[in-house]
Amino acid sequence: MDMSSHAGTPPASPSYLCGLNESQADAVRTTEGPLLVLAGAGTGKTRVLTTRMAHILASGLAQPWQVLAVTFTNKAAREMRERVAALLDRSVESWWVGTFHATGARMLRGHAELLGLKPAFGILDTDDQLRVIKQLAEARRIDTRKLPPRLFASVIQRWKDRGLTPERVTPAEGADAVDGLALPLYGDYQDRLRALDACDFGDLLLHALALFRDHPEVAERYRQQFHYILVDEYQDTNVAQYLWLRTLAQGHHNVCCVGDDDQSIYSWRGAEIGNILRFERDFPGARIIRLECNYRSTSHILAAASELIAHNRGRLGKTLWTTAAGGDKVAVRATWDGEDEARVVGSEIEALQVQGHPLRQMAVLVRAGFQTREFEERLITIGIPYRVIGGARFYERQEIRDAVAYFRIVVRPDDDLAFERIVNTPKRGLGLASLRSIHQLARGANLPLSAAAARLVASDELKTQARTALARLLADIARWRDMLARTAHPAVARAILDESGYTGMWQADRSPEAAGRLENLKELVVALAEFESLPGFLEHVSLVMDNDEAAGDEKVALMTLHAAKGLEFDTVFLPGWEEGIFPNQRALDEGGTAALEEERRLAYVGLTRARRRAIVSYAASRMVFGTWQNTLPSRFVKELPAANVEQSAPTGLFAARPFRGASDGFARDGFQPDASASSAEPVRLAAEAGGRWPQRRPAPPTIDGRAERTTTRPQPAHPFTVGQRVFHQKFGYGQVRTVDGDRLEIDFEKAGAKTVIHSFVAAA
DNA sequence: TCCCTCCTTGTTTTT
DNA sequence: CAAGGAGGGA
Repeated sequence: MDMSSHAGTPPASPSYLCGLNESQADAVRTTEGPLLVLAGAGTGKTRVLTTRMAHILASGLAQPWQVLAVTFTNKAAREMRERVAALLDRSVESWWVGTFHATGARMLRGHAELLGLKPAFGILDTDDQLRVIKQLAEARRIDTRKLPPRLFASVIQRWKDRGLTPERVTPAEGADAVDGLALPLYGDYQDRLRALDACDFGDLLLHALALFRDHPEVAERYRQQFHYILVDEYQDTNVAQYLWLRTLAQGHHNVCCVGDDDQSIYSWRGAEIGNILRFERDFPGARIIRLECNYRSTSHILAAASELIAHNRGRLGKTLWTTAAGGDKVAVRATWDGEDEARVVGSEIEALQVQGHPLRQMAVLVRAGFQTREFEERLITIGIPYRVIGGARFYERQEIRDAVAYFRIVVRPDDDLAFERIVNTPKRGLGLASLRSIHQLARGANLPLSAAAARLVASDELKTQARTALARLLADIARWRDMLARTAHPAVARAILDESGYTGMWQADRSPEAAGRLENLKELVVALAEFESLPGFLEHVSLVMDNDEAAGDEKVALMTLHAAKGLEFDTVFLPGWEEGIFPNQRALDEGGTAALEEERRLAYVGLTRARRRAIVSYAASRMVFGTWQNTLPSRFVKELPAANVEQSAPTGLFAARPFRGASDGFARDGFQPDASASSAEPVRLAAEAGGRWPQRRPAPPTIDGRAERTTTRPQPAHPFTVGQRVFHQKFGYGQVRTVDGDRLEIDFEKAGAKTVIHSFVAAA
């Protein structure tokens, strides 16, 4: 960089400040002392963060290793590195830019011995955690049917989120949690993790805190090292992360936190909105800079979102504004039921596509994962490509975990969890009985499972069949380990998967998912090749392997509102705005007002994802867990300002008029007959209406028109004929019943009769 | 040891 | 309704 300067006196306006607005530039330039940047949705938060970092480095205030920047996701960390690197035009090796967890792990690896760990300690994922907890719970004779491991896992996780080791949980709280069983189990769990030489995700921070507390000289060293600290998404930090940051920022207090209290949507996993609300008290002399100029959404969308979020009490408050006047109002659509809603959304997507809007600029954002299903089915039917974002992440899938467990046991012979996972996968006749013997010996002789297994093979403890199978597995593992020393690791990986019979297991599997799983295994081997060694790969896999569902190609995105945070689209569909679904009933029951406010923030996040169009919808009745329920429009619908909203409903369904400000019972407001009825009988009207919405609805015009159009479309060339056996990614195997242009009616073996577009099926 | 059937239980999710 | 877990029977 050509802007030379003395530390502390950067040039008045270096080039990278160009194009920043007043407050953005202020946030970049205010390098000394605690700073909270309250960045509303779409106000250029990432740009400020990256420019600020570039500024600190370019003006010589600090060297790269003296700046600590933490994020929550690998994606955010990667983006930060790339953007700063681009601004500075230099490489980013050895920078301290990473997630809280990755940074914690890095610190722990450097001082593992102080904590009784080895530097190469393992990192457990959620699945491993649950297995361990289940074993320990059973050892304590806890009925894991009535008290499932997940319950204990979440209690323990919450304690870790708050920076509490077992000794620091107060007896009163311990006695309260899960009949007093959780606290002793927490102790067992931590002991077991040590024995396994492993950490779970929470430990990466918890142990770092212990390290700072018990070894002040280490904390001091880091404090000396990091002259500047930057934190992204501060509203999502938990207590442990807060304590960690405070420790590191002690002394210079050059800590810059960027966040938005209105987008705090993770309290249920320990995020403490109080951290951001308390910032000024926690860091005396702190400055707060608000970024309020929104560069994303049109004025109607912004006004609607702002008005909605203004219903929350616990917030710092911001006034977002935009210069982009005009645009469409927020659309609110009443529909008959879930199917109708999916149809309405589908037609709207089609219409936009016809007008030339790219599919990749459209998203359907739902409250809960299962809600994507109806939209998927509709989009498949009308032949619109889509992508479901979120779901099971790549490395969380069963086949990937199994494969990784094989790699782990080959690399680390004493990895008990990995051994347990693969010992009878694929089935090789090693059941509970054999496993119990192995465990017994391992515990008695204090051996890792694989060593215990080896001893057992040399004895007559096991039945011949089990002994042969186990001997073979151990020999295989030894051979693969040997092979690793001489052969390229992707080849070894392939050999492991083939020779263990794991690939064969899926090849023999006739279920619809098997093909996808084999694909994933191939992908895994490809990913593997990008690392220099198998251990190198394993180091990364637990912490930094996200599934890049690259938003490149032409597909509509389907995801939860949570998954949508940080993203933006031209058009955003927000279906399912009904009481009970959104706001979610269970959240309300458990969390009261605080939970309602979080649900409202979620609605705010949803609306502010939209650049040009936001389409909210709700259904009058919906199938919930197998039964039909009449539903009421979400209170959030009513909280949208009438001036920025345009609503519509199909004829026959009462138009929603949730905007008249009467506060007693949005039910009446929501579903009042359009012009005829007075507001005299709210309760009865709602009840009556509830009973009156017919399950059979008028034939939707769009469908008929569409069906006619398709028959007149030129017959596309495709190879499918009646009676043919075909395979569908989602529905599995089936037989073609009728062919109508590009539409095939297929009897699926598992999914029943469906009409699908030919391009979604393959000959079986 | 494995497979099938019955029963329960249904948010949000990164690392 | 649908999936996943547990327990019983072969």
